[in-house]
Amino acid sequence: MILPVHDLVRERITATLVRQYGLAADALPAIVIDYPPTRALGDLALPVAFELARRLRKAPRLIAEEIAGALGEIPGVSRVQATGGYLNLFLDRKAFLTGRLAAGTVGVAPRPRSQVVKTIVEHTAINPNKAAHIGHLRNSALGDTLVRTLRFRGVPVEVQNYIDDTGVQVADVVVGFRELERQDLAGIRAIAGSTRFDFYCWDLYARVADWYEEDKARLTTRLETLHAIERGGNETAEIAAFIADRIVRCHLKTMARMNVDYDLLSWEGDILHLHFWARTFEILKEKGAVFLQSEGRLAGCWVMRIDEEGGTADAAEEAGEDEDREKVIVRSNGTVTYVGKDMANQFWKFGVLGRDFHYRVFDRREDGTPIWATCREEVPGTPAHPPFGGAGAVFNVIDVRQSYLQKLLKQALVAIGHPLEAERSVHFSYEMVALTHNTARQLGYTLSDEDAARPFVEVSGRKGLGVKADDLLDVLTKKAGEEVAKRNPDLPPDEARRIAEGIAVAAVRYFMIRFSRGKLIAFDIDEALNFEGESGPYIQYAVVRANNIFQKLRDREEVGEAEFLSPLGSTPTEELDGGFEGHDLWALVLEAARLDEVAEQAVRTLEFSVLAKYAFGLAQTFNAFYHRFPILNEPRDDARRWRAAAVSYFRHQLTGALSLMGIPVPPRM
RNA sequence: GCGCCCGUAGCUCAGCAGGAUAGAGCAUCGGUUUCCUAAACCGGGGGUCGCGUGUUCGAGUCACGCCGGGCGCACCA
Repeated sequence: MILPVHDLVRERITATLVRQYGLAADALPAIVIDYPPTRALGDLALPVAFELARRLRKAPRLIAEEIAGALGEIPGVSRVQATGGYLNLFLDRKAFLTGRLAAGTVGVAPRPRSQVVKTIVEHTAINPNKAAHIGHLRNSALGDTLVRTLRFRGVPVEVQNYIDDTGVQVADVVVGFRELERQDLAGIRAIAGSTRFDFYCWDLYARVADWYEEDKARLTTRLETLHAIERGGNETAEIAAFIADRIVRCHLKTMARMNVDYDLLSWEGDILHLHFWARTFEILKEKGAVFLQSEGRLAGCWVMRIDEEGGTADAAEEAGEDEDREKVIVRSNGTVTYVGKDMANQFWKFGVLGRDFHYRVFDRREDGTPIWATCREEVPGTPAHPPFGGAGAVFNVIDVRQSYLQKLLKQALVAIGHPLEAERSVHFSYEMVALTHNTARQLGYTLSDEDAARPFVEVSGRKGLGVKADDLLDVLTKKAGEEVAKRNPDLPPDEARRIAEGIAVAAVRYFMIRFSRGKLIAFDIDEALNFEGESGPYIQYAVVRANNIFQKLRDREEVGEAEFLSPLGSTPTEELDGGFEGHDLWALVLEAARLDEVAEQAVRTLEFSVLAKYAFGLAQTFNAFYHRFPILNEPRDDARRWRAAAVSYFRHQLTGALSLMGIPVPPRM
């Protein structure tokens, strides 16, 4: 953990600048802390002297030297050196490493200034009408990593998965069962009980799309079905409810394979039946956030005015584009649009709706703890539930195409007098997952000319084109299983299987996190199957090797880790100080210490590729170290003890980095 | 038309709040295993950071303008 050191250094530098140059503490430039290119130059680099050169009318070199001279002792810092204008600090290596080891598994100190408001993260939110695909995996991998990293930073998080059980996608599958397959509820139940239901619906959904395509008049069936579902109290609604329930259970199983979990499933149908929308509409009207348009093409609709940043209202009026700046919330036929329902949900999340759901236990995890779901009325015998909703901050993990609507949610919050909530209403957006030409062909898809002209092929549920999440995990698990069996022929099959599953999770989750979220991923099955180089399994392998050293230490020398490391206080430090063969050992320790800094940066910038790259880079650093510096076979006692200490800290930190990404560490690989 | 995102090695991508010599993986060429797991390690070749102007002691990073590509701007969800 390096951030406490950063904080202390910043504090001391600030105090020194105030004292030395009479500068006001609040008028100082931000104190940037970097890392020098090599450990020989130092451990922390501060370019603050460059920043002050103009103001103090002095050469940076001189300022750096003055600060170095005036800084005085800083606990944990052994030496300060001005180099070419930089202020370079050297840490007390022994104190640092023994201190980190003593801190043990605690490590999760929330920063004092981090806001500890209750935070809701909504992610996954797959239409409950067919199997999850790789695009959904990007959503849940990003969302779950956000959740884990926030919790690591000490933020209390509630994870929600929104279920759109009353939308057209569910209606389409209902249409498929009724019109194409002539099934009633009993028949559908039988199918659900005897097939991979989410896979079955995947194919059926594609067939329904074709069926509509053949005769557009058939779309009226969809509309009628949708209305019947919204009304409730009929068999159509019962069928829809059954399908949604079953598919959601499939999705939860798929996500559990990925180590993705939820606190609450919030159902759109409940929002409607509990009249959250009616209440939302009242609030919007009271606050004047919506109005009834009386003329033009939107006559008869309740609309919200849209503030466009970067353009003035005058300019819009001059251009005669007034109507383009209004978003329909309630249609002229009185029904609410998707945005309206989303507003109701968002208001509830922030606790500004003045209503709440009832709750039921939807399912139980392996450990017996309940997964909660919203419901319409009290269910007798339900145990006490945690307080849901009422958050101070909300992250909605949704792809970038929803940016416009997410912006409207923020504006609605402002419009009803909640600017603070609007500010803390964050759209955590990301680009889509497409397929490479190669992978699309492998799936048996023939490329159209239009497809061939582009560098990738878009996933399409309507065409049934895509890689199902479970299929992908199965293929990866099989491949990993072969590799495990090859390397560990003595392993019992079920244990090999468990290990393979963990490797598959690492492969997928790392792949989904490693790219910037604003980057479109062209998914390639062959690339995903590669466990070498920059991959999740590579990182796992590094930890497994590190763990193996301590395992061997126990097996061969019958000495435990703690016992082996206990004499460090009186062990000569030449090895640690770089006196024997350079600074590689210390470099590993310092890099391992940066986990908290990287987690902080990831949350601040909402960019989790930095976490992935950090973990990979740290694994690389270790692998190189492992190759060069033997531990069990090292004859010099002091050298092997310090090396073991570094590896101990390293594995603790990299295990932590992996756990932020939801990736387990296998016992063997 | 307006808004947002992307453009860095042959390919796929990192590059943090501007900071020391622009990095990784893949591909390619060459090397390493009586030694804690070769899912590893070491080395070679490969760059006008889309173009231009500006700000700065310093720009891949910031600002503005272009060029190229993607997405969004429904009484769909």
